[in-house]
Amino acid sequence: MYRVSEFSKMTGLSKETLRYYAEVELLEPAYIDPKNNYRYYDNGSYLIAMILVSLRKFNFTIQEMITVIEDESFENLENILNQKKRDIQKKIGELNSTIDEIDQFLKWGNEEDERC
Amino acid sequence: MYRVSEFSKMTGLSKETLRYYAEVELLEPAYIDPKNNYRYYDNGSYLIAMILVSLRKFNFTIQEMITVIEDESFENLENILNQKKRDIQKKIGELNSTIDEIDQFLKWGNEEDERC
DNA sequence: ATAAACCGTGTTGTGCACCACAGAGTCAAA
DNA sequence: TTTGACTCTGTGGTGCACAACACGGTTTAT
Repeated sequence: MYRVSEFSKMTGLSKETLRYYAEVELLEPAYIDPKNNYRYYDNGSYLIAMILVSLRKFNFTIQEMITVIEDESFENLENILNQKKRDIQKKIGELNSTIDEIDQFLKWGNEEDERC
Repeated sequence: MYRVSEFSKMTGLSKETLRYYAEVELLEPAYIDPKNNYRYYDNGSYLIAMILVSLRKFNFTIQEMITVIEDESFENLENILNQKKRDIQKKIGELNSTIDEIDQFLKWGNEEDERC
């Protein structure tokens, strides 16, 4: 059983983040000492935390991470990750469109210059 | 001279947005009636507003838009837009990396499955 | 026993770009 | 002149994911 400080170092998640994750019921401590409210994490918590660290890198929101974790068997994880990939690809498409629009704008500006 | 409601319809910027843009000195009304503080916009305002609408599409922040507008001759606009393009391309690169990481994660998950 | 290091709760703040609302004054058309 | 549509200011709220306090209790090492 690890206390927050140690668990924070193990996982790379700050104490505040851990507290926040407990608050939103994303990563709840394995045990809370009722007499001082100290939060204790175990190796099971560690595995979950490692997954969360990955999901965070993948730009998952808290709500999305909760969805993943609630599904304890992780049956849908693959589907969710594939969906996330599609979201990212869509985003990439939008950014490419933005670049096109900027090019259009630049082109229009240059044509105006020529007319002057 | 147009009052906010009309100017809002002309530009597609909401009244609140126009008020906000005036507040942050991004798009200041051409004239403010001192006796009732009514804000009046003119055709010069309209041209600026049209540029802002474009910049907003290009994901410019308010601060970036202020930088553009402060340079009244728009001498640096082309440079700024090209810089913005590079920023977007960098972002696209990051998103592609994220996709790669998700693929790694999925691959790792499947290998785990096989071992079970 | 004492001091340093740790832990909890509650609250406020952060950044961004607005949106929403209340209350009061103002203008334009009939 | 009345009425409805318009305008102003000031203030608070939004969403996200924490960070940063203050204050007080607890644990651990010496």
